[in-house]
Amino acid sequence: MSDETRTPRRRIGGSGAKMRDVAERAGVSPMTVSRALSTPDRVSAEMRERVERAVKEIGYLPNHLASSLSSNRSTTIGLIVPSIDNSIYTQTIKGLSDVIRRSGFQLMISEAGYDPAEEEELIASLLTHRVSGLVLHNTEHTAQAATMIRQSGVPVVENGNLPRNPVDMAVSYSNHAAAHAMTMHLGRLGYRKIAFASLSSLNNDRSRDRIAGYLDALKALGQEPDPRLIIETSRGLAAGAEAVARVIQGVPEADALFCAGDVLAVGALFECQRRGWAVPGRIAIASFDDVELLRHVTPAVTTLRLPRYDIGERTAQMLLSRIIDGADHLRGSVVDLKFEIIQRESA
Amino acid sequence: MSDETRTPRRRIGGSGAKMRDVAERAGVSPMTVSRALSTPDRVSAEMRERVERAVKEIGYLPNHLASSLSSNRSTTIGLIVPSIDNSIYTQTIKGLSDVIRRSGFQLMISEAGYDPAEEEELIASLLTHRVSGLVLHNTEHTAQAATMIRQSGVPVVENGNLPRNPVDMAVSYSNHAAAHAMTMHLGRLGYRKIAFASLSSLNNDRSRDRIAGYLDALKALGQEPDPRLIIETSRGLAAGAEAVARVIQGVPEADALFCAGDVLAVGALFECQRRGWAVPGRIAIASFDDVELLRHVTPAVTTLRLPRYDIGERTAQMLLSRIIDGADHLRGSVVDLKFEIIQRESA
DNA sequence: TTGTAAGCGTTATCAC
DNA sequence: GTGATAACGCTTACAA
Repeated sequence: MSDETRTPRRRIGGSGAKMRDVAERAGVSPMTVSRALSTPDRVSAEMRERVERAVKEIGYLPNHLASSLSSNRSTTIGLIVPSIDNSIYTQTIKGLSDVIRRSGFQLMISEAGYDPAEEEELIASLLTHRVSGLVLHNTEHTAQAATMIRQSGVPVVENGNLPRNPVDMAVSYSNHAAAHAMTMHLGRLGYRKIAFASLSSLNNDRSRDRIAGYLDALKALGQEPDPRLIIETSRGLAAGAEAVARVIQGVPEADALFCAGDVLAVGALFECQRRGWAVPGRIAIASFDDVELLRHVTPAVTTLRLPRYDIGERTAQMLLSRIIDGADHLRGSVVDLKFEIIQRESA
Repeated sequence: MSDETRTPRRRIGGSGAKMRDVAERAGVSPMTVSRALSTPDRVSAEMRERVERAVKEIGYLPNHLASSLSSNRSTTIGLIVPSIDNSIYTQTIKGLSDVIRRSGFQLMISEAGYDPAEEEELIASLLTHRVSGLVLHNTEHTAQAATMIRQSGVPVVENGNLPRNPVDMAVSYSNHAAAHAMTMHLGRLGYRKIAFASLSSLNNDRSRDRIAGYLDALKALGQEPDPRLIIETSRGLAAGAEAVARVIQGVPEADALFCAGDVLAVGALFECQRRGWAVPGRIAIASFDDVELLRHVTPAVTTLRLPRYDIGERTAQMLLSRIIDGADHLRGSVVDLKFEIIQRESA
């Protein structure tokens, strides 16, 4: 069959210029174009310039699908969070994004809810897209998910907690230690009947660890745990309001409420203001995460500062080390980025 | 050269099984595997089953890079937002994500700040990754960005405003109309000296349109615009606090403050509470975006409900129609999803 | 320093 | 309904 009779396989979309077009324009071979673009120092200055000019003239955009397929290296990182519209993840995402961008990587973000089966499906999808690294907020996964990850050989960082059995690497703070520290702090401030409001612990080891940290601290403080003082609730201001009402009405002697969930403390504080319960006079309030709001309400809320941005930053650094430099010694690393108690007026 | 002497080109990573491995295992050709997976109804029931079994047995994950390259169709959508850690985008992202996931697409998210040059760079990067659709929050782009988009042939939706000259499609509400409506609303409520706080209008046509809407409404209300009543500020609670203080101290007759920026209204309200300025007695407060918080503070804040989630949802639908069904009639569509005034107690 | 040939893992195309 | 073959656009490996 002659070249003339062979019709091109297709030509969907204005797909645009290819490397060979650049090569023709610059009067060099495609291989030289490839080198000029990806390893400029392995090409003579004149070639580099000629190629760069041709690239600009025809508006060439390299095809990462082709280069990744050929080189077996991709420049995308996959991220799975429980929910995209939750402010606590956005800081970590920003940290990740800031770092990987400098190396030309892109982020693929998916939302798994709190369902390990969903997570498994998304992990499969991201691996299918050949991400070169994976960031998971959850630290509990299906067996199948763990198998896929292992088989893929893709480096993974878990972010939501310090896992006992990391799939690969982890960067986080200890939810147990943080809840423990704040509870101890409240105890040392003299509170004797410390209530605890948290998010659902179903499929959520972060919540479970926080409850455990609280309970261990109570024991250390010599306080009797009281099931009526432990409220499991949903996210949001309304949930916080309901929690504080439930505590005070159920256990009038309660003198502090530690809200270990998103904006619960603010909801609780607003409810106290509405009901005329003095904070911290009638009941002290402490929170778990240093969102801007907590600093601006009156009284400002005592809370924990968690290294959300740093977690993203460090996660990205470790992932890139593994991907680019093959830093295999990082395998199995679990990095504890700690936390800090921010003492304000609410407790 | 015999097959035996040819060494494989490489074998980085535990790359895993390929389609040909599945084919061998199932005793069919790779092409049949391909069909069984992507167009199951074009294959006999028995084949389908045999292939599916083989896929499971060897834990095969298809390579999207290869299939996209070969088919010239990708399953990723690119999204560029001004800032990842801003809650106003997360709802839209969720809407997008929910819809595209059902079609097996993944989202690539990048952050461009408010700089068109950054945006241009990111558009190039996303096109390089061969996204099959692009979502831009900004409606102002560099000429170069517009050229790349046009040349690529990739469908685009702009989200942040109703553009006069859409690059391609747009789904949004009108910032001008929304600011106009709220200002008129305040006027009709009897306020005579309405101040306006907004974010920087530099490289931000949303802010500029909001200011224009406010000014047009003042004119319609027969109120004299007063430069001292227009405050350009940064994001956040502290900025809102500062804005209200500046207004009241600069123009004591001011009787309302319309905050057209993220959480500014809450910051302003808190400041009023601290200073003992009755809201709305001394000064009324209105906001621009219905974040949960505004409903829970006292007094609850009058605001605009913007269709953030719907924008994402609709954007995704239009993009997928273009990508999957080739719905070319959508080219040039500008969809106005409107807004709604939520009357509460602060104004 | 540059070029040639082969192949990355999949799908379009055409033959059976 | 199934298979053989040639791309997809790039990079590795090797030769010049």
